[in-house]
Amino acid sequence: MTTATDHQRMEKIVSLCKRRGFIFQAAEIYGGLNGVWDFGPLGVELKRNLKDYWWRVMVRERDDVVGLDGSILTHRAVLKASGHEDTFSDPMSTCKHCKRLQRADQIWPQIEQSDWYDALAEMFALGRLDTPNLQRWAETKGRRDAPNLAIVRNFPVTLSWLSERLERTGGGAELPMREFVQHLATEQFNQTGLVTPCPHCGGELTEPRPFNLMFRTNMGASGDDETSIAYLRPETAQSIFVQFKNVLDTARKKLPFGIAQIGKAFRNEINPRNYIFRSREFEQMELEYFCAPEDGMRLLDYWLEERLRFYENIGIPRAKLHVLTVPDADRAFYSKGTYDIEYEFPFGVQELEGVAYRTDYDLTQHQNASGKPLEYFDEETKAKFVPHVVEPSAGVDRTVLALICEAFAEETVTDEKGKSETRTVMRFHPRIAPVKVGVFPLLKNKPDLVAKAREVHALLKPHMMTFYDEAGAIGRRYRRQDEAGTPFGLTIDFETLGERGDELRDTVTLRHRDSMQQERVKIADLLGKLLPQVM
RNA sequence: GCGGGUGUAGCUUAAUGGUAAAGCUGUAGCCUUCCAAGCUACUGACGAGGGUUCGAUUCCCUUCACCCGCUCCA
Repeated sequence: MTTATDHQRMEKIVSLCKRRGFIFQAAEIYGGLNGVWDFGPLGVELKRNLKDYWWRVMVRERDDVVGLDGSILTHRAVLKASGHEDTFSDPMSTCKHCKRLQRADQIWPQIEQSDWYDALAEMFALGRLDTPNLQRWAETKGRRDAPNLAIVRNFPVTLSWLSERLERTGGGAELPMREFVQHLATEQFNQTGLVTPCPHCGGELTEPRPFNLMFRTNMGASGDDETSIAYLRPETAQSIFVQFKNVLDTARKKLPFGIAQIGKAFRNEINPRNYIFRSREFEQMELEYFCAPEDGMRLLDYWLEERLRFYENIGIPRAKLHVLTVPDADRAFYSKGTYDIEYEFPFGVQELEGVAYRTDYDLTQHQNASGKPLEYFDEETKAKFVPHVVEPSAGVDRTVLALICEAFAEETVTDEKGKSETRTVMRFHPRIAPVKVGVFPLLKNKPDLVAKAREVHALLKPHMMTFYDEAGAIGRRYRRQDEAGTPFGLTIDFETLGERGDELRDTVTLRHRDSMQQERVKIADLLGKLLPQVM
């Protein structure tokens, strides 16, 4: 459950993200674009660090995974074969009374399964759909199960329209049952025409509106005819499946092996929500790990553990993660097992990543649709088969948001004079922190300090993201970096210059963000000390 | 898509049918020997469009965005 406190916490996080330059609304000066966000200077560093670390552990440090960068514009046939085009272009209707949103093509099957339909169907079958029977039904079962059906709400008016219609068509005998039900749902025929009732309450449904979760576009000069249709990909996975054969032929890999990809994907979500959590344009980090059929279930569990370890390594504690074993009923029909890795966001426990055993569904679909063999020949067993696949699929933006939520902290600090104030600090793991180290001359108006500080800055710059700041009091600069989540601060002072003896010459103050503790470090030792912590 | 709420400077908040105010932040300068010190100056806002009005940030309508609830989430 989310509470008011969680809500306030989330608002503070959103505010900080804007104030410090992590996340901005897209096209803000034009009023914003629904469900689309831009990453500012700190946000892009954070996001890049996350992606780089994923790529490092998922691709570069493994012998059994190679990378791919597929196109965003996607051939229509790809998404036809994958099932996306059909699944995503259903017309949707809304009930004007109970407000339920439903797939238009499933309305009649649902009506025919509904409680209120049975008695009507029976009367219809027996030829007993006369006024007294209808009225009795409307006042009893109808009132209970379909309170918003026109014949229930307004019996006389609806009946008069129905009678008129029956007269014109020469009695109800030729009228199909569905049309009859539509008449019972129609209160003002002249205004609305025949109404299809809501399966849940009998209320009037809106005209079906096509709702396609995929963004469609047109390619080529010829413009907008059927043949020019292309889509922005709704997931990165499909280009991996489509290029499976090419990678297999060129990368010299044997099963089991994986193909990894990081990239943008687009879904025209009905309702983007929760800050950047559900956006219409988002980024995925996906691995398709191909294997023999008998290894699928084992590898599903293997990858779940690998991925949980990943989140711990970027600073999201295991205790804040939940593993949901997706029940059979909620799983895609082709999946033999799916785990959702969820995080405790302030707005609720929500999915960061799905780890799914997708069987050989995708490759088989593309093999059948393209007519090109996508099989694997095992030299040892001499067996030829379509590989199965386990897919850990993570949301970049969701994980960035989780990192931000996890890092955000407010603490009360009391100074020497006993005055207490709030310190806002982003406790990012040094590995993913946008800026690794702040470099400060203790005082701005002492040229020797400034020169030395610039020297130290230049030393570190090629190796990690740094920030140089000489403006204002030193404490102020520390606190500013706390809000940005910079784990280390280096201050060049008079000791550095050798004014307190040679012992301290060329040493600097290293200040730690979380503890605010300081230590003395030789400039020559800085890289060796800091680099391992930020890698 | 429906219902409810909210939109004034980067942030937090004022006021007003008649020149939009402040604190913090930011920037520049002075000062400053380790945790948002001080002084000076500056930048900067009524989400957008239309209507009513002599005049609208204020009243009305539309629209956009964000938040909450439903719904949706292959």
